Amino acid sequence: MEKKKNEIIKHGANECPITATISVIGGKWKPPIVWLLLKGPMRYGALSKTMPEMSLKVLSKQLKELEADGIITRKVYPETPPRVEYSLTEKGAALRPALTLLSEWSETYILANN
Amino acid sequence: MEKKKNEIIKHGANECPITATISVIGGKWKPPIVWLLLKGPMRYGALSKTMPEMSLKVLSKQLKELEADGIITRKVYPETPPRVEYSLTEKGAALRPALTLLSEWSETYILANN
DNA sequence: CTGTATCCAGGGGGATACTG
DNA sequence: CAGTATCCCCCTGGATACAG
Repeated sequence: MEKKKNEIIKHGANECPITATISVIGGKWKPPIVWLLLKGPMRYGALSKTMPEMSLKVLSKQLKELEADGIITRKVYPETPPRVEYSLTEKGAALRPALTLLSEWSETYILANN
Repeated sequence: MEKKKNEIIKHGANECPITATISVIGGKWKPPIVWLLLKGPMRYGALSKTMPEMSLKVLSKQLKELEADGIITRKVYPETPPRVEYSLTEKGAALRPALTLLSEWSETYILANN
């Protein structure tokens, strides 16, 4: 059940750097996840509760991929009941400026236009 | 053959503004397309030639979606043979700062890390 | 509480041939 | 030159049940 982790680019022709980034944060639920984690670490259950429309399987998968891509870290506290906390790595936190601009763009050109 | 144009957000729960933007520029070939058009208008054939791995159907589709979302404009010159030029709208050009940061992030954290 | 396993549907994207 | 039409495959994501 090997996964290919971060496939990255491979456009052959043009090597678009944006595609590389999108392939990392472009999953359906990855933007919200990263967006939430920018405000601070969160537990698995809290993430799920905040985004109830996302199934658990998908949440797990996206978290794994984000972890594999070095965007987030997973910290397990050996307690009962178990506690798992997700937080951004330095690499992940470095996305903040870009994501902020992306957010502002949507506020200006999408939300405002409707 | 009605398409739903820009579906936009609809996460119900969290309304992530980044998801809104990703849904607009997040197609597999949309980033390269927009990235190219940031340098100036391009013809259909030129786009196809620059990205040979993208099938014509997909190019047409992505262009239509980008146009429907107001990112690009399509200008037809009534000549023989036909000439069609695609260029960014103001809205599309406004993505430049965000895309630049996205690009820089990938240069720093992906390309450099390999 | 934090996941994994299984099954399944929908859509995006690819190859190719054809059209104005 | 600039597309459209058709067929098909794969992958993402969803629902549900089960496990550590």
